[in-house]
Amino acid sequence: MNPSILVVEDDAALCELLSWNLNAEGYDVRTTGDGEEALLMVREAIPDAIILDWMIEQVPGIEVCRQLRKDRATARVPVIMLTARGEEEDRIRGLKTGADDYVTKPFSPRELIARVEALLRRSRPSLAGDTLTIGGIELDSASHRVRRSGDALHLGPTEFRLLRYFMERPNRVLSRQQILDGVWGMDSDIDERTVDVHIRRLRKAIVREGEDDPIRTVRAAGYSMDA
Amino acid sequence: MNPSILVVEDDAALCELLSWNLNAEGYDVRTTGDGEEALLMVREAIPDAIILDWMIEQVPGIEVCRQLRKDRATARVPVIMLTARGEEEDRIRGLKTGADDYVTKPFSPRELIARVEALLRRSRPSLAGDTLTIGGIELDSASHRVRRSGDALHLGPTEFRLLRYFMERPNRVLSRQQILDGVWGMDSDIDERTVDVHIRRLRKAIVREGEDDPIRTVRAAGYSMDA
DNA sequence: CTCGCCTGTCATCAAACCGTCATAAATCCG
DNA sequence: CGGATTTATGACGGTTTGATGACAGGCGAG
Repeated sequence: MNPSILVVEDDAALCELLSWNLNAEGYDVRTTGDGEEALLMVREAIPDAIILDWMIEQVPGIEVCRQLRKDRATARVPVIMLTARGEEEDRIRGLKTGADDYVTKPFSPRELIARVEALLRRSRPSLAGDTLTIGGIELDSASHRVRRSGDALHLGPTEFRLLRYFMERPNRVLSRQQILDGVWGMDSDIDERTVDVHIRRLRKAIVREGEDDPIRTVRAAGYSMDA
Repeated sequence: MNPSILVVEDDAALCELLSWNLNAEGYDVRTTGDGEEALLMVREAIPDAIILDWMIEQVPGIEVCRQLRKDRATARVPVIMLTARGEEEDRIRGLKTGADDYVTKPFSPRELIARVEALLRRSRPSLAGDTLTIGGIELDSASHRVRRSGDALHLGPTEFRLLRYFMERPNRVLSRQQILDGVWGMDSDIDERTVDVHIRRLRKAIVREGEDDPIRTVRAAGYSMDA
C-alpha cells in the first residue's frame, strides 16, 4: 500500500501541482484548502504525512498542528509546513509547536518530495518496520512478528528465518541447497532432508484450521511460496 | 545526561559559534573540521545528532553521511547538513542520501537549534524532555520518574536506562549486544547474559500483581517492548 | 566504618528447539 | 501394475536458550 499524504493548501493551483507531483512518486494524495476540514479528514483516515500551508483560511496552520499534536492518535504524524520566505519567526514557532520540517515558498516540487521521503523514512520504520505481506501473511522483520489475517502466529527462530527467506523471494522455486545456504548459512553441513522437516514445522505453524497452504512443493526441485 | 552533538565544520569561527550556542542550550558538543576524524569520533561515542557541513576538507559531507548510514550502529543518528545558499541540487542529493534536514548558510543559531530539537524529538523524545508513554507506563526523563497506571514505580539506575532504551525503540527486537551498547556503553566488556538478569529485575519492578508483561522475549534474537 | 542498595557473574532448571531417523504416503516411470 | 524415487510425518535424544535464585564485591549515605 502506498504512503498516503494529506495536502492542506488553499491556493488551488499549488494544490494541484503538489498533488500531481506526489502522485507521480507513488503517493496517495488527498487535499483540502480548509483547516477545519483537514482535521476531520485526518481523524477519518490517518495519513502517513501532512503537508500544511501555514497561512490558510479559517484556522491558522499552527492551530491545526497544535490540535494534531494534542490527540494521541495523530501526535506522531509527520507535518511539513509551507511558509513564505522570510517568516523566520513563524518557522521557529512552527518547529516548536511540533512541525517536523518546513519548506519555504517558492520551492521546487523535487525538494519537497525529497523532504517528504526523508521524513517518512524516519517515521515509518519506528511505527511498523518493513513489513512483508503475501497472501494474508504479514512478517515484520523489525519486531520479529508474524500474523495471518490479523492473529499472531508463533514461530521458532529457524521457522522465522525460513519464512522470511521465502517471503523475500515469492513465486520462485528454491532448491533445498539454496534454502540451506540462505537460512542456515553457506557452510552448514546439514542434511538436505532437514529442510523438509522445517518446512513441515513451518506449515504446521502458519496453516490453521481450513486455511490453505501457501508453500508449494515442487517435486525434484524444491519449494516455493506463491502470492 | 545531556544530549550530545557532533559538529563537523571546518570554518573555525562558525564552529565556535555553534559550539557556544549549543552549549548554552545544554548540549554536550564535540567538534571537528575533518570528515575522516568525524567518522572516528562517531564510532568512539555515538552522538545523539550530527551537524555536518557539506563542504569540508578531505571527505565531502555526502560521503560522511553515506558511511554513517551504512553502519547499522549509526544508521539512525539524525544528521543536519549545512549548505551554502542556492545549492538546491546538493540539498536534494543530501536528503536522498539520508540527511534528515538541512540549514542554509547563513542561518541564525536559533533556527538551527529549533531544528536540532525537532529532530531529537522525533528520534529520541526523552531527550527533548517529553514523557514517553507505552502501554500504561509513563517515563519522564527529566524528573527520572516512572509510573504505571498512576502509581510510581521504583527502579534502580540501570533498570531506568534499560526501560528508557526500550521505550525509545518500541516494537523493535533489540539484541543483547545492542542493548549492551546502548545502555552500558559501546565498549563495556560485560557478559551478554547480564542483560537477562537486568531484564528480570526490570520486569519484577514494573509488573505488579495481575498486570501483563510489556517486555517480550524473542528467542535467539533478544527482547522487545510492544505498544 | 558500617549498613544497605545496586551490580555483575554463576550454577541450576525447565522449556523450547533442532537435526536425524524410520516409516508411511505420494508420485513417477516403464 | 510394480518398483523406484521423492516427500510427509511422527518420534526421539541431545543441545541450546532463557528464567531464576543466590552470592560477593563495590559504592555511597549516614
